[in-house]
Amino acid sequence: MAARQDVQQADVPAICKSCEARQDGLCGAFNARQLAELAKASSRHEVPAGTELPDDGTYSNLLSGVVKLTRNLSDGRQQIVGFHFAPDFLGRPFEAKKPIRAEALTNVALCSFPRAIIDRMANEMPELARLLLKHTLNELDEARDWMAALGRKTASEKVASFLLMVARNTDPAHHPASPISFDLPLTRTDIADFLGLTIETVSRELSRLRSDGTIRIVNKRQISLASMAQIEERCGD
Amino acid sequence: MAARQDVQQADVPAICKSCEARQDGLCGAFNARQLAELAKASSRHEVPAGTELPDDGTYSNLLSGVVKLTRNLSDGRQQIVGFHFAPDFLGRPFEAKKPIRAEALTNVALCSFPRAIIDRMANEMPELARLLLKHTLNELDEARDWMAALGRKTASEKVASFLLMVARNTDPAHHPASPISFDLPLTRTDIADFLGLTIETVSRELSRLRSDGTIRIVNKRQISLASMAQIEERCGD
DNA sequence: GAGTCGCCTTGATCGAGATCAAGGTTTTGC
DNA sequence: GCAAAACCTTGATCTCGATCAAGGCGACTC
Repeated sequence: MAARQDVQQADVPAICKSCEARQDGLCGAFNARQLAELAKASSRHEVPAGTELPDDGTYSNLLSGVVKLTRNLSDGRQQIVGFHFAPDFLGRPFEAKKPIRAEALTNVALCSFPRAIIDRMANEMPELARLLLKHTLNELDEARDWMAALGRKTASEKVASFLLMVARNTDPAHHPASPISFDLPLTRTDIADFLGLTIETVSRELSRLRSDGTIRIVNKRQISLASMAQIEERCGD
Repeated sequence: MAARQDVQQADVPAICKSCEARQDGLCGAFNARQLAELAKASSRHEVPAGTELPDDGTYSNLLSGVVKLTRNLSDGRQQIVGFHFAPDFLGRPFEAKKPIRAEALTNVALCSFPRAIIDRMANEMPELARLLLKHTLNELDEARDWMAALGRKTASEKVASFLLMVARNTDPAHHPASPISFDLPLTRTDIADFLGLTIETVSRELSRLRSDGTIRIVNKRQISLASMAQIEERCGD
């Protein structure tokens, strides 16, 4: 675990140009003085797909890539309880009662800061505290949305909802009526573990959506949709 | 809807003696000056079982009773995405993308404050902001826990997990080896909507646990367990 | 007390999705 | 390029939980 590789290139300051430039994730919230302080304490990492991201007392901006969060039952059954897509913000303060593991699904670039610094800044800066709270509430909404899917949707609605989620994260501003194509950053096993299904069912439902004409399977990992609206109809909500 | 009844008794100040006395929920966090300010702006309500609690721009301490949170699919399928047991803290800032409804399952007593006051206090008082964040993270952990149950547990594991949850909320400090009995504040329909099952399956699994000797069904709404540990074994995690 | 209504239980049957099995395709390593 | 491994698809069959159906029990009304 934790095969993190430091990639401290001289020309990329630690709280990285990418962070500052994007003004998204958490970094847009800081002023110049704070960015300077963070720069000293932060570091940029790149980790290959499959790496577990240990809870090492940091927060990170996810600059690129996709991360999954999983909960396991004692006999090995696995449930994916969330994803992080760039430019999300990762890491959590306070101890969780039951462990949740984070793992990179694709190659991932992170910019991490010690939690203590952010926590101190949040004390001085109510907007930052609000932002953290808002962020957490969004995660909560998403989790509850997927609870409804897990508990009450059929297999084909689950698969459609999943595709819609990935499409939205690929291009949040996409026009609902125009076609879109995207890579699935997950194996069929991961999709199944997210949707509470088996890989066979996921495969069958994807094939069904293809023969319907709802999706085109360019290759195993790349999907294209005629429109977001069309897949949305099949989500059940 | 929203048949809230104000119960402003002269001898119960609005930020109520019960709140102050308990030092739990959110109220333990405030100092005397803040409590005085809150007292002016807050009010105590009691609502009967079955009432919907509208999102009216307040936070509330739940003094007694149980509240369910639900998400509905377009065709009426329902999923319960969370419960609040006394002395939880209810209400959320920021707008949710998809609506979640809150409904009293039992008669409920609430002490509510306008959100604006709490938000202002959170700005002045980082510990309060932290407390709100911690609270939200706990809800997130719980939601993720139930995602794992919904996606990967069998019907009997789900029912066992549910009973354990109610038992724990009834008496958080209960010794794991000693017997415990408690009321189910839910109908079979609600249990089913929480666990992603049908009422028939819930009923059958309860009957099965009874004939196992794991539980005793005193009456439809009252259960007793030989021990928490015994039911814990059947939860799959 | 009889009737009605809401809620729960139990039995019989059905079906969506799991499991078992086989083969195909893509990736990786030499 | 070839072999091995990993991943994916499709078919056949099975099973868990859903659905359909009937009846029980308690609370409330008249």
